[in-house]
Amino acid sequence: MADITKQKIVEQLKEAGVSPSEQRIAVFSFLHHNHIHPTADTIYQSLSPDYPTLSKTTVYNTLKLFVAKRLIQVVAIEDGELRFDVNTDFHAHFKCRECLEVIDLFDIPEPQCPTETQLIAESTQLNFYGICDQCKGKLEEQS
Amino acid sequence: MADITKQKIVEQLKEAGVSPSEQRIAVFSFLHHNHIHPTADTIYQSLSPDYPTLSKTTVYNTLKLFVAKRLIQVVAIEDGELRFDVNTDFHAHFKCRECLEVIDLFDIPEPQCPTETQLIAESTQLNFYGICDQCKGKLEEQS
DNA sequence: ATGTTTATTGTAATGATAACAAATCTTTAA
DNA sequence: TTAAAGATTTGTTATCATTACAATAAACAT
Repeated sequence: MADITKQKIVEQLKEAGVSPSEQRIAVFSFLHHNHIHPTADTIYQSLSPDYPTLSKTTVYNTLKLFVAKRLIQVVAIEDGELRFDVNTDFHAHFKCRECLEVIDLFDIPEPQCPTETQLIAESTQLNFYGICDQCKGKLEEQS
Repeated sequence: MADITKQKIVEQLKEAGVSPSEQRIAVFSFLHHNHIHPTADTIYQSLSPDYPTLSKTTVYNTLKLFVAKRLIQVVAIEDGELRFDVNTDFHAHFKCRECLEVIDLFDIPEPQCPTETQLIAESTQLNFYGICDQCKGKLEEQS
């Protein structure tokens, strides 16, 4: 997971019916190599140096396409910033209110929508909000 | 819960250390009587006829204050629209992708953040996305 | 009453995303 | 090979929710 070849990236895109343009490869690669749940802007800022002609609109279009093709997942953990995750399997997230980082939590079972409700859940998001150990330490130091 | 007197509203505000102005009473009342997880705009639009001088900024300020005083809860279920809930106890939400309504699910236990992670969760949001029974029926009719 | 704090208001600024149309690249078929 | 058609990218502009800010108004305390 940590390292994935460009070949694999291209393969995955093709399998999903997405023609592998330079830009799309770049965005998908970035997501594969940086499991930081980046926003569209973070992706754009990070790729810009290597792809000077890249446009922000392309990043938005590409991410929307990837989501539609189920190549990636939206993480709606905070209003006003859509984040993206290459791991489309269910897992929970924790957002630290100090460092603002989003941490993966893989060991929590997926909660199920009660069947009596007649609601058909297609996806599930479980988000925790709080403070991480590091930041808690720093805050206690200060006071 | 369905019906709450103005007196109770005023009491609750005072208890939380919020001086009960007309506008604050109106917003808190609206939330108490309309468990629809409204956005700031919905609240503003709904109250405007009765409070013609009400400003949108006041609605935003008031909601922010209520959240800070833990009188209400933010429901971050979709990017670009903050929703608000007078029920501050944990419960899950279901958003239908057709009618866009947000439905409460009270019977799901609150998932716990594993203690090994050293993360201290202060709040938890569990959101399901899918289609409700009514909308599913309508869609099937059409095809 | 008068000065001080608090709340409300309207306008303007911000920032993320989407719409749109023009430009470029790719593919297809003659 | 080349020209048309289709897909992709780009830059600009528009939109929409939210916030910042400064001025007004109301409530409170001396």
